[in-house]
Amino acid sequence: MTKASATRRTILEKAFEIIYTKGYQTTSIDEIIATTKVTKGAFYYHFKTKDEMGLAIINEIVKPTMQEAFIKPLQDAKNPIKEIYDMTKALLLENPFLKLEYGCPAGNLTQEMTPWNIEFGKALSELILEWQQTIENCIKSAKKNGTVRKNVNPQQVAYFIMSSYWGIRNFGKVYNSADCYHSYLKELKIYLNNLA
Amino acid sequence: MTKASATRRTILEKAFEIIYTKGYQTTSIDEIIATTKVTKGAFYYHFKTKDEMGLAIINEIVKPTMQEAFIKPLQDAKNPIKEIYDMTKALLLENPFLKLEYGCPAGNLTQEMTPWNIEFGKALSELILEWQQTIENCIKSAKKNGTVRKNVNPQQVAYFIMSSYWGIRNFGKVYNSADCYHSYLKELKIYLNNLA
DNA sequence: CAAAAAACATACCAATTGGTATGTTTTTTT
DNA sequence: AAAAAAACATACCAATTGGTATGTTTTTTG
Repeated sequence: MTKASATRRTILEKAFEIIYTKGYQTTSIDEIIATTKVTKGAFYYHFKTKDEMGLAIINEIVKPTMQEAFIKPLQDAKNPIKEIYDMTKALLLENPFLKLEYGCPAGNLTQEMTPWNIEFGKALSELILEWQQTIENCIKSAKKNGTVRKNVNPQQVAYFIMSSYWGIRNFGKVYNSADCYHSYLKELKIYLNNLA
Repeated sequence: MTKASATRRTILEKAFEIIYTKGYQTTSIDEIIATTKVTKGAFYYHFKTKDEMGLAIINEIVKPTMQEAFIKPLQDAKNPIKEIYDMTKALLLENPFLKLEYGCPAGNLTQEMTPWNIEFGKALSELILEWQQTIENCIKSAKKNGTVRKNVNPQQVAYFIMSSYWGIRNFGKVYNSADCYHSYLKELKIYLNNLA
């Protein structure tokens, strides 16, 4: 990695962290360059606008991280139902990247940006669609190998799992306690077992 | 209603609408007074700060509206399972107050404000707790009248229902289509029926 | 009706915002 | 090593932000 691309990378990573904790709107460029110790000139050399940086964060930070955490564990899953549960549990209780009080990065950005920024919305919906399709395929293969009933609708199940995950992260935020995660996981397990 | 309290009410209602569509941070006081045609003097006569107005919106607009839409339908429910489904369906597809592309007002505010504004977090968590307890009680009474199995855990179910609702509203936002609501509702029905 | 308080109006302000103009330094290419 | 391009640094700027100081008008009260 060249020095220049390291600078760029630093900006994206630090900016992501601030945005994850405070939101996109409330994170100013001045704050980003202060914490990264990169000057304004350098910042605007790498990114034409703040939104260009925001999109780069989605595509270069959030997307790969999500693919690692959400998608890879579900590909070629031998026991899809178990894998979905384990993944969710890992995301809620073990992933060091995600913090209880700050919710889901993709979920946060979706809620904040979607209504008024088309480009963000597009980048995020692509990312989410990928996750959705992974879960759907997971259920489909579970139907094939017999671990899930034939009359289960993969799309519906995917929506149900994903929404409940997004939602419970919001609860984690308000209550600022992992208790609700444990409750949620118990019920998720029951729900998933009922698919068999 | 006196003229003064009407002014106050107008500010709260219009401000709520803007905040619901754009978020709290991005809504400026200048924009609020422009759309309400209330002067800055009048605004700051009724509210000491922007945050005081924000809290008033939660307590005087969001809270009563939520109580009407989320809580009242579930109190003294004869068939709790059915009522929960009907309420959710009404919220997603029929409620004129809630718009597809803007998500759930309480959910939006929670996600935006909770990590950095304690007072907002407190006001919102009270509101959410009330909703949660209503659903829990609903399940409890369903257990009593035999429409729900004895081994069902009301708290877990409440979390599961509420999170999935919050989450699916986020999907409505990204995809900007009611399709996911229909899919979600079908799966919700299956889930609820499995509680019997 | 007069005084006092409540309600509203106008003009301003310091701080912060995203962004630019114009440099200097570092790296790469020839 | 010289020229050119890439990478970074500094100083600035107009617009917007939440908020205030100082009014005037309207309503209520004695």
